[in-house]
Amino acid sequence: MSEQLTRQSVNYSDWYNELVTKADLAENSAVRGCMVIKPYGYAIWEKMQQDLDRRFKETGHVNAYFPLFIPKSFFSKEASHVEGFAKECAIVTHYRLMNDPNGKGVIVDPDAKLEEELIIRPTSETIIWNTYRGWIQSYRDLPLLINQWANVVRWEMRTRLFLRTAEFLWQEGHTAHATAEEAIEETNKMLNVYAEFAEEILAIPVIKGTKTANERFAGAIDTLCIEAMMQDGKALQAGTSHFLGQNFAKAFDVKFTTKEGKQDFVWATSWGVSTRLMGALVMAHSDDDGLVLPPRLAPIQVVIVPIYKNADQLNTINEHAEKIKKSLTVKCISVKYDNRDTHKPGWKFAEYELKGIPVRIAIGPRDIEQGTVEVARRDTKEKSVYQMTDLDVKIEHLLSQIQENIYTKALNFREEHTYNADTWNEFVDIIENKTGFVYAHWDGTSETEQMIKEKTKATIRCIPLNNKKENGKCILTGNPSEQRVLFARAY
RNA sequence: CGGGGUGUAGCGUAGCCCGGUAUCGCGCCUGCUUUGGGAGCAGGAGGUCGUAGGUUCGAAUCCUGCCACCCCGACCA
Repeated sequence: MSEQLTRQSVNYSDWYNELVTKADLAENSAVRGCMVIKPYGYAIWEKMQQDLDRRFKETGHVNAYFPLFIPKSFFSKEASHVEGFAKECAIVTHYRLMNDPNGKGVIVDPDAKLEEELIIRPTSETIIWNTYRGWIQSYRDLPLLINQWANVVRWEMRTRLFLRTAEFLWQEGHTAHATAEEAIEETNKMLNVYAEFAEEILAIPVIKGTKTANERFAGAIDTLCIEAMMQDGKALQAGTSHFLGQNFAKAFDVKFTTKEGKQDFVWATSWGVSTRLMGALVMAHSDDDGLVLPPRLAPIQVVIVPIYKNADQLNTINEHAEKIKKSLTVKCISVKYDNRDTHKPGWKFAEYELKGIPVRIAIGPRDIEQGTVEVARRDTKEKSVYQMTDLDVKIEHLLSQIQENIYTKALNFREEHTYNADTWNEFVDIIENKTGFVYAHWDGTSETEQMIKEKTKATIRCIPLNNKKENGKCILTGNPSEQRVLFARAY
């Protein structure tokens, strides 16, 4: 991968192949760009879901489910929202098929046209706010803190496995509050949930910040995000949290009676992360031998591989392995003992490395004699011989070391590829030749931002939260600026 | 939708310029030997060469149309 890195174009398709495959949808080019998530990939997504869901519950949220179909009329109610999504919608126009009168398969029955077309949700704000109107009457009904796990469809012009598929899985939180302050607090709170999840579980360091007007969510007052650096120095938006103001409440007429008996529109937030996180995971940690999964996310944390010459040896090893497996399972470590006879040890080693299993334990006759096992860690590829005594404790410790090491490695990489630029030439040089994050002064206008994007393909990823104030001059226009913002090329 | 490229076995490919019935590797199946880093040997199965038409005694190869996919750009979580 190092060679590929210098070319600034990393090909992750081999690693992706362990997790997903492009959907094989025959000749229909219109549905290209959907993905099949393979069992191993889905297991990772489930781990993410479980951990995020726990965090949502801990912050007072509950799950619900809303329809896949959104009547077209709902969509037009919030002006900037339509504008943002109109270009990438899949639309249902008919509800029935019939046999082709010419005998060529089936055709859409022209008599079965829907009176009102249905949009397949690209996001659920509209249908959810239309529903909330009936749920919210009084300040006593607030706050309403709901999350939905769902699939959404966005008809992107160009798709890219994991990062931009036509259909993707995600969660979307939609909350309603009595005051702006409370909604803003919620927006920040959920951004922090995402940031902690990314750093603690995915072992991906992120930068929290605010999007500029150009990059803001369609219909939001303010969009917060977490931005991560991939191993090719490009940025990936890993999660967003929006303060929607009263935009959707006004569009869908969601009013409530305040304590004082007055009518007011409610304040809204929405926030989401998607299967894109799996792309982030791959691109942040993988190496030439395949995936590298942080232990806290790995569906299998430890794999045990027996090495044997005959059935007798295997029987003995089986006993030992089962004991080890049990002792680790008690410690809540997920273990797979792979004593299949259909593959050789070398094959298994390579296979589990490709899958990113954090720790591998190998047991052979030599180990049985000496009361040892061979332990190999995926992150550093280091192998060492461990005494059997207290193996469970040692492995537990090793797993947390690996978790920390993967995070530190990613953090160091980001620090090494983060720069300050004070002049235009310096800025262009870094973006073009070094690749990475660049902190630079910007005059605060959309025009300048747009021009920088056209010239360098770099965008403002965010204005970091709690950003240090510092007087300077915009790198492009030389106009006064009061802070540096984060620039990078992004996925 | 613009600019480039590619379609040959489950996957990756050679052959195409210069027409003669398809090469190699991985994978798969069988047998024996193997098993501490993707095993070895022997044998075997598997292909309407994207598609439709044209030129020709003969087309994977030359010509034309169509289709699909990939990369770059606009869009985007």
